[in-house]
Amino acid sequence: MSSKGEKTRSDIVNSAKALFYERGYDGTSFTDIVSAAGVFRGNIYHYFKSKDDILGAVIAQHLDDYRALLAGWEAASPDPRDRLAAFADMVAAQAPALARFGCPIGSLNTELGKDRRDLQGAARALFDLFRDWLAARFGELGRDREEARGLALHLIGRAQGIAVLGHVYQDQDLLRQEAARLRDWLARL
Amino acid sequence: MSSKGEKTRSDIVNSAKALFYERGYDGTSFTDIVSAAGVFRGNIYHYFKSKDDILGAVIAQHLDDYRALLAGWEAASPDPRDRLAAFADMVAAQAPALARFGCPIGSLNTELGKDRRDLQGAARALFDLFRDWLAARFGELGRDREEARGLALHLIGRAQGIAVLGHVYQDQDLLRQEAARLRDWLARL
DNA sequence: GTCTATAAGAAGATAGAC
DNA sequence: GTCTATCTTCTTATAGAC
Repeated sequence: MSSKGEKTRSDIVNSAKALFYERGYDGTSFTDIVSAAGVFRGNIYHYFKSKDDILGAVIAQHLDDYRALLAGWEAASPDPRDRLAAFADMVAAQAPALARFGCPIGSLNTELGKDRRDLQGAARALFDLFRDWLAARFGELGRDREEARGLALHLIGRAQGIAVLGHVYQDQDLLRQEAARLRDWLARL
Repeated sequence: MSSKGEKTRSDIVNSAKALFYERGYDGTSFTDIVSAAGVFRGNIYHYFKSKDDILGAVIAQHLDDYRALLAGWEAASPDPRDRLAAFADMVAAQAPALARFGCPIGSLNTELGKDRRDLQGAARALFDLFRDWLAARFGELGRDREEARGLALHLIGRAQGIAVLGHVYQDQDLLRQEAARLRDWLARL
């Protein structure tokens, strides 16, 4: 595939990624995507065979992005406590976007889980990514496999709840207060 | 308004309430609603002026339902700890529906918060209802006004996070485990 | 690989007979 | 208040010239 084709394709994916987050999957039309990406209507079908296919590419892009984020946290400190704290700090750092649009991963799964369970199966991989990474950190803290997994899921759930709350009330301060509570809980473990 | 008209209207509202929960607001069509309610297509416009108008009635019905639920919890025990425990127990009791469709209140707010912020303002009243009721219970436990409100929001956030987690993984056991953790947290307060 | 035109269907909403 | 027929708009998707 040519370099220009690659760029057009990634323009489409990145525009769709932002729009799916801001307006939801069903709330985003092809017109929205082509306008944002600066490509022509029917042209999308040269790169993707359907809207669902675009979502698959968007999820893959999210996975790449979050893998890079996690790698950055690992590079920043070898201490598992620092790495877990980075997760809680992300909630506070993302407060503006969370208040406006909710969690990119959680809100996508919530939408797809309603009536597109086939697609939600793919989106769930984003939860799996964080669950496995967090479980590995709890393992480094001496927890056994099952307990580490339980703590990882609990931590993800806490973050999801904070994101829902902050989105419903569109309140960045609330997000930061709850993120601080989460840091405290992690510090006491 | 006649008795028959009242029944037709409430049939539409209750069908829409169930469908909006199971398929989402945008994912539910007029065809879905009239089929479930057993009324005729254009007939809906005799009772509601738009789809958004139906949602308003659905939210009002939810408010009525949850006010009755809270009144039942108050009638069951005068102890604020029992009443708070009833909230955590609801999460476990609703595990099957939560695993399939998520939280009726949370998923509705998450969907509307994306691109229908006007409607989300109305749906937020459902969060307010629980927040104020829970804050009153924490007040009964001796917490001052601001702290009681913060604890109430925290508790709602915890429940929302559990619901998202259980919905994403469609796992009733996970919902019950996390509900037990929530009960423990309440008992230690 | 780029761009225009349009098909095919589903959506919300309306008109009007009964 | 019930029921049928239809309008308009928007959606995803396709055909085909360049």
